[in-house]
Amino acid sequence: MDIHQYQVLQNDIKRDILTGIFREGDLLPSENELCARYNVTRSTVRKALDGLVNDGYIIKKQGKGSIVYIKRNSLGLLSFKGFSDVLGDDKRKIRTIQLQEPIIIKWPKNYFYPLNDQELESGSIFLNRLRFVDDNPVMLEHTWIPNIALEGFLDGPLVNDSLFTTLRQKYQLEVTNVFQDIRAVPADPNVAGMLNTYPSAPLLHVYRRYATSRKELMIYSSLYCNTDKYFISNEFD
Amino acid sequence: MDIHQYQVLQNDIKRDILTGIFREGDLLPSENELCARYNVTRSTVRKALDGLVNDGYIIKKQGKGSIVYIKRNSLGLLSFKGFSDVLGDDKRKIRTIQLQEPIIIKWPKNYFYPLNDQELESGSIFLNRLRFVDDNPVMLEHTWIPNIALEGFLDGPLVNDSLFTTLRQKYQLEVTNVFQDIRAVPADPNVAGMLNTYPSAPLLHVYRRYATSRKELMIYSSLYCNTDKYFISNEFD
DNA sequence: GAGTGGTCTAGACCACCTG
DNA sequence: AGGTGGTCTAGACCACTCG
Repeated sequence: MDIHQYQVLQNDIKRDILTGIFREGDLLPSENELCARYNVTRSTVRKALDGLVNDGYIIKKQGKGSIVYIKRNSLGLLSFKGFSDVLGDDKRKIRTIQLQEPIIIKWPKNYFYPLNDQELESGSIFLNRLRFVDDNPVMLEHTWIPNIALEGFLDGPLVNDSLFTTLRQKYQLEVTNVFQDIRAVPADPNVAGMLNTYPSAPLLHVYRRYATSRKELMIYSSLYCNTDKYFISNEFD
Repeated sequence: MDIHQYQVLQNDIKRDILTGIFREGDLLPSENELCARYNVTRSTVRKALDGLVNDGYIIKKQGKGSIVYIKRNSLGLLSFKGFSDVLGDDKRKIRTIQLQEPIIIKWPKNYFYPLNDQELESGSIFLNRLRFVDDNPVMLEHTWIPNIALEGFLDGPLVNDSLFTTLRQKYQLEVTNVFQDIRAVPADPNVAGMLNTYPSAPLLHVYRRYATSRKELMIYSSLYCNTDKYFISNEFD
């Protein structure tokens, strides 16, 4: 299991981008410069950079250089867009409140995804949150996290009001993938009230299953969105 | 606008795969063999093959060769799922009909995405299609394709009833990315009729922008989905 | 015009697979 | 052992950007 020279170079640059030594918009050293520093030929440097382009760390411009450009991450997952944003790009103010304190509960019966025995036994941490964009309530989100090796989750608040940030910082857990099933449904009266719309108004209903860096840990969400004023945006690649 | 040697090689192989000269599981000629045939060096051949790996046409095995392997389609862009499928995995029968013959039209005023001058000048090829799952009409899709270097598009039918297959086979165009904006809207009476539901029923409305391997060519769609019986599924990674 | 990335040549040695 | 893809060297010329 050798480490190749292009991997060394690639890892060095990746580290420098992730630790902020190179920042978004910065130019990397030129290919010739990197050849000299690492004492390799240009095709080795180019192979390393090709990988970084592919992984979305940089883009290259002929005649200009290699530019640090951290790809808009997989979080097209949860971004909102006002109608006007389709043209412009002004920022939205996003806020999340917890409708109840996180608690540990048994899984609901007939859960929307089949669960394995370990998940069923351990119960789930349940979050009940409402998200606002520009002070309009737009998303009601119920989240269930299998209570597996997440000691102390209920002991403190969410870091930055964010579940994913909390999982990253307290448990070194990354969300690696998302599967979602999307429908349009009529609002039931309760949900309509919370999302500030009328009963039977069309709402987006999304079931989400997040895969994480811990293979056996999936996170489940069910969310209702009022898309009257805002789109939900997804970007793949 | 030169054509590079690696592109020639790439296109030749792509064509031979798409037309069935090379079939799934076949071994391509070895890199050295291709060097000899095309009178280029190995790094040119490898650059060509790297592209084919990236586009999902082949996989490579050290010591073995390059194997034709057409990647399972670009994921959940357009997959449906019945409620029962959340558990099982029985196949749905999918059918698409064209509500009108493809035509070349001017772009609608106030188009939902801003267009550049070249797109505006060239007009667009317009498709108006209705998709069925298990004989239920579930998706009404309007597609606009800038009429740029797509000679003969209207001359024949879609290959396999599929726009993407047509673009791939006739123009070597790959869809590389999708951006979508999703809302829930009440059905207007016309659309409701076509999707076999009632006026003001909640429908999914999706604006899609597809990026392709030809950088300046984007494809635009607006689609309405009746998600009464079927989900829309997305999978990222 | 100087510097950048894009393409390409003509070699070399290695790791891996198969007969 | 012979052939395959994987890595790498040491050059060359071109197209593009920018001061």
